[in-house]
Order: sequence, then C-alpha cells, then structure tokens
Amino acid sequence: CDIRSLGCEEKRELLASIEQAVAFVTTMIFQDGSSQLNSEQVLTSSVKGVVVLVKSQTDHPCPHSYSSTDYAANENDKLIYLKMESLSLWEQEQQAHKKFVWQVLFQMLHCKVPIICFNAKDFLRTVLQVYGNEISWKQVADSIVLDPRIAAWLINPSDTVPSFECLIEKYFEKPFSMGTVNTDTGTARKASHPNLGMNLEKLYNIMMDLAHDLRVQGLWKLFYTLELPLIKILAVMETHKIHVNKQELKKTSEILGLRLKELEQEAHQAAGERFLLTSSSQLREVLFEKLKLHALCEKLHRTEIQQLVSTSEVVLNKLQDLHPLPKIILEYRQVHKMKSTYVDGLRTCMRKGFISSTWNQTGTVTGRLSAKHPNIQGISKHPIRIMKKQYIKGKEEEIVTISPRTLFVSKKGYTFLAADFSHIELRILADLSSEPELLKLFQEPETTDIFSTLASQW
DNA sequence: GATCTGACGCTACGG
DNA sequence: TCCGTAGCGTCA
Repeated sequence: CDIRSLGCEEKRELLASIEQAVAFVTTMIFQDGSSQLNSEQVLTSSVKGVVVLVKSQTDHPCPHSYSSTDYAANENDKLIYLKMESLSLWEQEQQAHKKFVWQVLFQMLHCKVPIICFNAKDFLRTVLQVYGNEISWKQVADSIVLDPRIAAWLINPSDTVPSFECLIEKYFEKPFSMGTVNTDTGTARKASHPNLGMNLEKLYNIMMDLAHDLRVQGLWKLFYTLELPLIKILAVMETHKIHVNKQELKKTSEILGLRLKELEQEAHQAAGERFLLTSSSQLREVLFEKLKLHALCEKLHRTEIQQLVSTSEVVLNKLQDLHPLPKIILEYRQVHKMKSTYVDGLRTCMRKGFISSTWNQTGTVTGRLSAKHPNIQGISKHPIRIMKKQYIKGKEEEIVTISPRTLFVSKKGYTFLAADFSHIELRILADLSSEPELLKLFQEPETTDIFSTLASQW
C-alpha cells in the first residue's frame, strides 16, 4: 500500500506491524522508474521513494529449510511504499507525510531487525541526505543492515559487480526475466512495478541462502563484524564534503597549461617535427623510427600486449643522455598528469566548491576499498616544481611549487588528521609466529626500511 | 561529419 | 619489487 492513503488507525497498525517484523527488505525507486535492483544503476536519476517489504513472523522457524525456488510470499507480509520526492502540494500535508515516512524509517532503523537492501550504502546515504536535519549519523550506525551484494562478493571476490539478475540466476537456478519497467512514461507509479514485491521476496530468500553459504565457508564473522559495519561508515563518509580551493585550482590550471605549451614547443624543436606529445605511438615513431635511439641502448622494456618498444618512464630515463627529447617528454608527462587528473579532473568532480568521493566496497578482488570521482586514494603525494615565466620587470621567472594535496581545505576550526599503523601486518605476523629474526627486526630501532631489510635476508 | 566504444599505454596511489 | 586499483589520453 501507499502510506499516503492510510488513515490514523491504519498508520498505527502499520507502525505496530513494523514493531513485530522479523525483517525488512527495501529498495529505492528512482524518478525514471528504475529501482536499485535494475542493473543499469542510473545515479543521475533522483530518488522517488522507497518500497519496503515488511516480513512478519513466518511458520517456518528456519528460513533455510525450504528450497530456493519456493519464494511464495507470506500473506501476512506487507508491501509499503514511502514516497520521498517533494512535490509542490499543500505544504502542511507534505510536512505531515514526510514526518510519517520518517517515523516509519526511524522505527525500521531502530528495531534491531535486519534491513535487507541490495546496495545498502546508497539507501542509507539517501536517508541521511533526505532527513539530514532530523537524524544523526549515529542513529544510522546503530541499525542492522544486510547487503546481499556484499555477501555475494565475499563468497566470490572476482565477481566485483554481481547484479541482482545474476544473483537470481545463481540462486534460483534457471534464468529469470526482470519485470519490464515502464520507462516510456515519466509518470511510472507503483503500478509499473508489478514484480517488485516478488523481487523483494526473492531478495530476502537470496540473502538467507547467502547467509547460509557465508557460514559454511567460515566467512560469516568477517561479513558481520567487518563488512556490514563498514557499509554504514561509508554511507556517512559519502554525506560529508571536503572543501576545495577553487581559486587556487583555476590559477594552477592556467600555470600548468602555459608550462605545457612551452614544453610542447621545446619537444617539437628537439624532434625536428610537430607531433602529438600525448600520443605514445607518435612518440614511439619519433624516438625509434626517426631518431633510432633504441639502437644505442640495449634491452629496452616493451609494451605488454603489442610488444612494441615502450615509451614509459623507465625507458625515457635510460634514453636521457642520448638526446634532449626524452627529458622534455618526462617533464611534459609529469605536468600533464598534474593538470589533467589532479587539477582539471578535480574541478569536474566539484559541486559548489566541494567534493565527496564514492566508495566501492565490492570493487576489488583483494578485499580493499576503492574510491572514485575523485579517486581520493590516488592523489599525488609529491609536489612538483615548475618554472613560471613572469613578464614583470626585474623578475624574469620564478619557481612555483604545486602539491595536489594542499588543494583540499579542512573545515574552519578543524584540521586533517592522518593516522596509520606502521607495518601492522608484519608486526602481527611477527607476534603470531614468534619468528626470532622477524622479532629482532622490530626490536632494532635503527631499521629504516623494514621491507628492504627483510627482502635482503630472504 | 560528429559521436560513441573498446583496446591499449602510461602513471599516480597503497601495501 | 610487483600487484591491483582509478583516471587520463589516443586510436581504430
């Protein structure tokens, strides 16, 4: 039911049944009619509302006891729709509706019953954003959330983007066709999701099966104590914004652009022809077919796929003394990377002077996190120094230092703090193994680089 | 002719 | 030292 149509008494009943629920299965619905269960996640489309399947106490004490193909819904289960978009209706009515939706969500988040959601992080972040004034992140952090996608990834980490359809195929044996979503009319209502209730029911069963598999594989503790709490942490992180120095960014982009033009001219002069400096194949032609520099240097690294002589940093370093061009290219690449990725790239990620990365919990095969837009884990540590030509009297040129990390500005009254354990895995290994040589290494305070010391001994 | 897509090359990060 | 990420770029 759409909760807007409920009377006072029915609302009370709904809250009561939420109190009694054994689980919630949720998905967000977007303006274009798609849901979180659709594989083509359209993050550009804004959120319309949330559909919740409220699972009541079933007659089956153990959810694993029935087969995966049996996804008949319990008739006591309730399917509710919480509208979240704000339309220009009567102000008062809207406020009342928003308040009741919040009551429902608040109760769901607090009743110590699992909320099952495919891509739970996006759901929690949206709740935090919509109800930012009424809710503290601590309240979200207290909730119990299960995400089938993360469970599936933990079982098979090389499958980094398991879609809902893939999970269905896997856990319901035979291929399954998603309910066709009415996208051609912009007014797709709940009626255009005839299968949504069934899909949520399936999602519930999939989660039960995945939970079973996790236990069998000894991964449950990892899932429950590490991956699940992390969902909420990442959701909160994504609602926080980092201020970026916009003026400095613009100024830096211009300085770098000027330097690139200078370097391009120098390169063309050194090469004796015009060519595209950013094209490795054109550079390869100049260096090795025209100038034949590879003849003067043995054992040059080749490219991975085509096995051509590489123009990588390693190779250019070796060619430095043979010709002026390699050195120019090296500087060009350094400056170009700085401009395209850390300055202009950062600017495209900015909204109103701020950035906030998107964190992917299931994006790697090694268990690590990854970040994008911007990839905050990949911002260069090292400042670069460039010559800035200044046409001011008495000052021919000056050296400007550009360090990408200083472009991020902490909130007023706050400061960025970086904290990290030192060689923690190796310390744990030393402790657990009691290996004498390893222990000795940590007891010697003068050891500067423990990895190279260790490598030399191994 | 303009635009999109996948393959490939290069380079930053952390560990 | 090498691996696995993200991102920018060219080219067919």
